[in-house]
Order: sequence, then C-alpha cells, then structure tokens
Amino acid sequence: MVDGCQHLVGFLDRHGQEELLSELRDIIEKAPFFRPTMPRSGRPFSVEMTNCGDLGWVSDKAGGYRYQRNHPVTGLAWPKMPNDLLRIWREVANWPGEPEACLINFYSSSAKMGSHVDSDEAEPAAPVVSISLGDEAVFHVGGLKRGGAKTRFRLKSGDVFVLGGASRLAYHGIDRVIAGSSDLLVGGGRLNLTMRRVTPLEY
DNA sequence: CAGTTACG
DNA sequence: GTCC
Repeated sequence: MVDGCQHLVGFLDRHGQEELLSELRDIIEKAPFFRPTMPRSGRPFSVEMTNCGDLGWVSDKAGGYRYQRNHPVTGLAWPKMPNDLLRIWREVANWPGEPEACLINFYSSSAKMGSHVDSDEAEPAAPVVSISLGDEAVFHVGGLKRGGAKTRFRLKSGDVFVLGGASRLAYHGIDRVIAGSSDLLVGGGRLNLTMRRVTPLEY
C-alpha cells in the first residue's frame, strides 16, 4: 500500500447518517439509480449508481467512462450537492476548491467493486472523499500498480475516508458487503458517496 | 468446489 | 474480461 495520506478521517454519528440519508432520498427521487455498463464489453456493473453536483460519473459501452452534466436516463441535470456534503468536504479534503461531483453507489449484498484507480478526473491533486452508509464492506487499497500488496479493512456506516496524496491514484475496491451488519438502510445494502473535484481550479 | 487479481 |  502507498504510505501515508490515506486515512479514516471521521465518523458521522447515527443522527448525522440519518440526516444524510434523508437528503439522499430526495436526490434519488430526482435522479434514480441506473446501472452502468463496461466500456468495451457492455457488461453491467454489480453496483447501481447516481450522482449529485454539477458533474456526474457515468459509463456505458458506447461512451466509456466519463463525467457529464446530465443523468444518462432522464437527461436531467444532476441534483444539487447538499450542504451537509459540502461541509464534510471542507472539513476533511484539505484542498482549496469545492467538489464538483458526488458519485452515489448502491451495493446490494452481492455487489462488488473490482480493483481500479479513479483516473477520470483532470485534477488528481484533489482527494476523493468517501462516506459509507448501511452495511459494512471489506475494502482494499493497494499500490500504484495492479497486483501489489493490498491492505484490507472494513468500512462501516458513518465512516468518512479520504483517498488523497500518494494514495489518490492507488488501486482500491470492495471485496464484499457484510449482509445484515447495519440496520440503517431498510432492506439492507450499502451506500457509498464519493465526492470529487473533476476539473482544475481556475484563477 | 470456490476462488480465481496478474495485466495486457 | 475484471467494476469510480
């Protein structure tokens, strides 16, 4: 694993988690979950996704991985980023700009995320700030190349985690979700929010 | 039979 | 083909 710069940096208490969840319900109503597909194969992801903020991450066979301003199914602009999320970013990102995108991933109990690097952002100096809600998941972080040693740990509901500095471009993924490990989400599963700065600051 | 991971 |  890449040294340093990659931390569990905070925790939202149950009340904070529920408040965030209620904001997310509004977002998901306006921007329903969609299931992205892989660029070349068209294979569906096991997670479902949506976004809030000015930009959202999407993927499909035709267009590949990208950020865009509108929902791929409804065509509408993404819902606004809630103030709760902006506050968390300002507290933990340690970076002089606002997040442009918050990717919202829903993991059912069988969903996984293969090891990958977040590299579709033109501003990799900005961290990715992750918030976990609902069931716990086994997360791994490796190094800058695939196949190196990985560190594994559990992300639990309320955890605020930053991939920044040297670890910003580290391989990472979700090995599995621990079904029944949280009662926050009715019906179970895990939500992961990742705030990102996509474009460099202008000045 | 489950896990398979390295890397195009 | 293996996943923001």
